Amino acid sequence: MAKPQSSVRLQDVAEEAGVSIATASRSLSGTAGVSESVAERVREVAQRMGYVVNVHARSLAAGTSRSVGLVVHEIGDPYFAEIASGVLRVGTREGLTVQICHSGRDPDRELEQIRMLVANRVGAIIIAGSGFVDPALQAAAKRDLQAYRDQGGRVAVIGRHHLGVDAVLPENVKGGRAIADHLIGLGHRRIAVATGSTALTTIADRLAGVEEACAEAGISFADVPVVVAEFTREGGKLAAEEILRDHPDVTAVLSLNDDMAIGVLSVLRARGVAVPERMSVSGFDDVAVAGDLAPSLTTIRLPMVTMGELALELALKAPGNRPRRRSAGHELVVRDSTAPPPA
Amino acid sequence: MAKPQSSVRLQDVAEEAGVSIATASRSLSGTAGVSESVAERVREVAQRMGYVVNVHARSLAAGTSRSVGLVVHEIGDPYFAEIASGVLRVGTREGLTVQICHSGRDPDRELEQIRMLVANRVGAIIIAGSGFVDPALQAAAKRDLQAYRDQGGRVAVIGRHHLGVDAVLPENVKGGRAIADHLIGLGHRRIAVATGSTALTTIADRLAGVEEACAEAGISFADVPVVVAEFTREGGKLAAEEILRDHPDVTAVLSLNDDMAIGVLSVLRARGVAVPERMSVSGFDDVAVAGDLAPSLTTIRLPMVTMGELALELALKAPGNRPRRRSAGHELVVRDSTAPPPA
DNA sequence: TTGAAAGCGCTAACAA
DNA sequence: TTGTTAGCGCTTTCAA
Repeated sequence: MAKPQSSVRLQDVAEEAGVSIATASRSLSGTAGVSESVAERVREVAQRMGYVVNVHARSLAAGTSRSVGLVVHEIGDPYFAEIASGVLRVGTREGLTVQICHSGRDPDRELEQIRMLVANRVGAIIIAGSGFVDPALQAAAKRDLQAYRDQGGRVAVIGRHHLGVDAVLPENVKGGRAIADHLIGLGHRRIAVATGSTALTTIADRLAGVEEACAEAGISFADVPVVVAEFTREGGKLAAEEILRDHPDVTAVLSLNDDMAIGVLSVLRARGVAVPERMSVSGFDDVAVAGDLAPSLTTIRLPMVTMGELALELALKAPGNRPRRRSAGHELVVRDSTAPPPA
Repeated sequence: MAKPQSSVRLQDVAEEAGVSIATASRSLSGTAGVSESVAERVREVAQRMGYVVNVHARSLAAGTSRSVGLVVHEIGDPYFAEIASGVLRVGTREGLTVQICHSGRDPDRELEQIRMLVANRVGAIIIAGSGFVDPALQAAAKRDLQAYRDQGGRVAVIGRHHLGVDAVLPENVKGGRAIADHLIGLGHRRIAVATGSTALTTIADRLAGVEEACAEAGISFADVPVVVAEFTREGGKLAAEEILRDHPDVTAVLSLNDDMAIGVLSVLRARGVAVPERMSVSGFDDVAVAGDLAPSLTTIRLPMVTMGELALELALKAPGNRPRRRSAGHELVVRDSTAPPPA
């Protein structure tokens, strides 16, 4: 791609300003030890000549880089888009470039993207995609990240990973418990769960919370239909159809993310199943649109933007001896999609 | 940030493999002129030693870089998130790193981000945020981009800009006309428009389409209430309240993006105004959730993901003599939020 | 087919 | 406070 022909170099600026290249460098990078008058003049000349530092040259010489990498499953997914927004916010504030890559929920792709970021010598890597329940799937990534950290790279993850690094932990278990408690508290006993692949820790944890709540309420979890589909709107639709067909006595669908819940709502509406009168529906995440659906969605709010901000801040902080953990909190948001079961 | 201590260098690989650094370089970057047996051995050694090329060194030496920059208003906005998804898709396919930055609908911030990307010597820059009606606002950006292109950089924009570069053009005017035609065709005569700042070309164009349609239908555009607010859900709420208060005879709210329409729907629902029986509501963009709202939203579909893909493909193509334009198409999607006005 | 060596543009010792 | 200079790790002539 681009073959940046000779543009203005530091050399040229230095000559034009009548100073050495070192002085020019200091003036422009704001290093101390240059008289203000000279620095001022150099900056002026640079500006006039349209000088733009070559980040590659700088990074190579200085051995440091002002950039970070962010790995998400899919940036088009609002959950990750909001996390990215948080990361970008802090990044901009700190004058960092942010490289974003897709892993597509595929460990191999994830590894590939991590290698790419390492090759780019980013200063930090944030992994926002969910971890996998099976540690073996990310073993290679773990090795690479360890090597990266040994060389001074910073790493932070969002969610539960087996990567041994700083982490921002969404309260998936607590949230799962809270939303299940909410439904149970309303009087529901026949609850179905709509979920994505339980190979992901995010999902496994949410499900574990639900199971805990059921156990406490004396509901046998073995009898709770857990319908697995894509963790998307489309998956939610399929799950809803399966639930209506195979479990007609169910009075509440507990969906493990908002996206699936939206799909569930859509099918119920199409089938003329009244929400929440006949069927309650709940989500998880509280994506921006959740409050504006009809009926508005009862869900667990996860502070995605904040999680993104926290993750980058964590990564930027001097590394400690042991992995740090930041809990991101959660909040049960009760809206119109849940109510007591029909009498 | 990260101070990558001596990691494995090409040098080390070369020594270990017993070849010169030049041969090692050729073997790893797939340049012709190395016997396959040697190349194979070098690759093996590199793999074993965990060698990762230093992109900065490579870019500096080769004068080219495998990365592109994407400027959006805000990645948390689904419109831009979907565009980004398209860009990332093509980027990944082509083995390119993608840097994403926020401009926040602010020309100064946009300029700053462009400079950052230029400093990073990205091979291409995609500007996805809307242009401004006033060319002066982007004059500085235009200069910088021109210099960037003179040095071999590629640029493509999404939307109408005064930047003189390759562009993917959403059919904003046609779309505006189509959605207005739809409402007029249903029999609406008292239509209110909910919109963001008309300083943006995206919005100005959509509005122009609406005006055309009105003119053709013999509706005096001067009598059409055009309510300006933030181009967000929140802005939609404010606009809806103003419309209900000041223009009680209106039978349809034509919102210039889906986000505002969602806010409008939310207020109407809260006020007990029946949609579409008493009031029709339309959006623009067809973000993923539009079809799953209640009532589902009649809107203009813009192929955001495709637009992102097209933009990067356009930028990657060898530059022509004159700016190229790609129309991205649009589609009127009629759903449940629009109907004939009350009798 | 291979190797030697000259940079790419910049930073950071070290000297003055 | 300023300047000189040795690299940073790689690609790419040019010569062998």
